[in-house]
Amino acid sequence: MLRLSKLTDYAVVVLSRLEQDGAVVGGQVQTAPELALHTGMAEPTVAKVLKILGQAGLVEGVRGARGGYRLARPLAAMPLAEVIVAFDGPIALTACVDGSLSACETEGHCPVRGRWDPVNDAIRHALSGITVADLSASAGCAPMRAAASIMNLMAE
Amino acid sequence: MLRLSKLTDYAVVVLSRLEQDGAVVGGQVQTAPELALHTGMAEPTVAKVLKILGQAGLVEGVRGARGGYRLARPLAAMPLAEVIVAFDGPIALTACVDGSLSACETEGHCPVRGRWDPVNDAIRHALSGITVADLSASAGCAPMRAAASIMNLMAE
DNA sequence: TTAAACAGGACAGAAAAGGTACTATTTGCG
DNA sequence: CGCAAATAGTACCTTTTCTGTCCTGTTTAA
Repeated sequence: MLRLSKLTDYAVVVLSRLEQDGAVVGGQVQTAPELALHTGMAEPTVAKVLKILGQAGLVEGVRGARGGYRLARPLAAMPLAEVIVAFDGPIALTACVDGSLSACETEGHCPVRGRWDPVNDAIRHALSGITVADLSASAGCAPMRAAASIMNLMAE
Repeated sequence: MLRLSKLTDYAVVVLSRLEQDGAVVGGQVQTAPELALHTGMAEPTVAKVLKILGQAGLVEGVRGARGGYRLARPLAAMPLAEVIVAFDGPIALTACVDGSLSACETEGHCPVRGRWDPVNDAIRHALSGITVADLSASAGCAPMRAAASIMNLMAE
């Protein structure tokens, strides 16, 4: 029904790995190659994820030799919405939202103009209660749960 | 933050136009060219939207000469989620959902596998309280109805 | 001074979405 | 009975976006 970027998923993996290794605010840093090794993702991809996370203020990068990354805050204090915004940007309903407000407005059409905002707000609010820690939730590894939930979702 | 298809937006426009002209369950039908004229959209696009809406059971198509489309139900009884599912499909978190379940599973990585469910549920729940009528809201420009329904939703 | 590691931007390939056109089928009307 | 109108379904092409990778510059400990 809606689509998230793959990088968003990667980001959650990287973030939970960082916390798992104690790379939190005051702790030790962890390098991008190390994280790539532990997560099984390609190193350039991990680097990209970390860069974006750094720009969003979710991780801190320490430059120079013996540098690395560490979490800017514990995952429990990191709303998932911030991660999503960092990678997917704000909700974009293409037309009627970001520019081109004159096309169908001239003839009085388009009775839904601007009405998606409440939907956006509802989704934002729904996400605001979830932190990255809720998604991380340690090791369990239950692959079928996601698929099952989507089936339920379609059935309704 | 998340992205809807343009067709979903078109669909809401078409649906509200149908109800506006009284093309509801028992009423008169309306042809695709007519709808294209009134909404300012290209005719093939309108036809495509109507076809998808028909497959989803949201509109009824009457074939043959003097045919056309009519709403299968009033918009107030049409959850927005159904429209979104018809055009955008279910939530797709790319990896870890549609195939390739073995890649990172072999080494016990990917601690977030299947943990997106709460997010999906939260979004689905947020959308479940909104109908197409809330977005349509006719000509009078009364955006507050949808907002109110969302407030109720948040209160839960 | 050297090497390790982050920071930033740029780029090619792949995938998806958007829009259009064509054909088949159904059905009212002269 | 035949014609015209209108939906139903399928296929295709164009455009945009996403993904993943690479390259160059900057910082800093040893």
